[in-house]
Amino acid sequence: MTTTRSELTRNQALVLAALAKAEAPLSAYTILDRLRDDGFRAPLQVYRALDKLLAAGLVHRIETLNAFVACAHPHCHAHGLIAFAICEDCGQVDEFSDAVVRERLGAWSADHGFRIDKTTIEIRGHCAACAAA
Amino acid sequence: MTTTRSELTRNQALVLAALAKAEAPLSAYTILDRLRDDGFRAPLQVYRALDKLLAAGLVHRIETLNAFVACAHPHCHAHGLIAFAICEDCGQVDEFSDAVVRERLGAWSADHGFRIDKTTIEIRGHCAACAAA
DNA sequence: TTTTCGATGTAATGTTATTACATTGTGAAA
DNA sequence: TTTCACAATGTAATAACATTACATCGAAAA
Repeated sequence: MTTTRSELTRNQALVLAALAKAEAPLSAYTILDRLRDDGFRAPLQVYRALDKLLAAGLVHRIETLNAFVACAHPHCHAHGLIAFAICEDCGQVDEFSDAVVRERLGAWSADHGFRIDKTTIEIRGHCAACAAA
Repeated sequence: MTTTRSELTRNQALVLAALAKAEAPLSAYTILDRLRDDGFRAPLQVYRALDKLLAAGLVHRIETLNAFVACAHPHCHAHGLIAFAICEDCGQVDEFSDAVVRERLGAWSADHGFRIDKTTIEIRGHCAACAAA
């Protein structure tokens, strides 16, 4: 019998916790540095944990930053398409979903016979607080 | 008097030509390798040319690939938002624009007081030809 | 002519990610 | 219980992507 969902391992839990308490996306090497005291020694320990967390939907990769964030809505699994708004100043990431955007991109793909595996939407700019300052 | 638009330098022209004749995005180091015979020796020569070409809108960076493509529509300058559909098999990139998507992301941003600097949309999947095979 | 400024050349370094291989722990099958 | 299989881990080395620093060159402006 296969389990659909397993507990996190120690390393996975540590990486997830590091991301959860960060206020901005962290690079794999920054995570590594923050987990030295917990016994982390090599990048692969971080990347392996991230692979699992990404597959589980508990973490997202921000492509334009080569960095990672904890999922803001870890409970609502499988919301089709996620967009990220990333502040250049404070680094804060806002995660949202838009059905119309998903529908439009899906329509384009259907029209062109393109089969979608994964969609990345990242908006770089300035959040309200930082734009005001 | 300042010129709004200047001719490309030799290095810029070589990099653009390398991208234009490629059938898929090229990494900076792949471009470097392909331009060895033209006298290129170091990564910086490629990155400097790419910076200018990106600024001029003649080249796009594909964030999910850490690679670059020549713009498919170099004449229509400043089409607000571009999306890319990238085939995992053949590497081909299809570049398109959708006013509704742009409007929706703009609306979200306006609602949240977020000022957009740059938007990245990349769809990874399989093109019609490769999906059929 | 001299100054200035953008482009270039080269080396070194920094950052991000993967490959390779040995070891350990845990649960299922014998 | 022993053995087997497999996932997770530890460690080192290397590959892939990108930038910093500094010297030089050449064309156009003063």
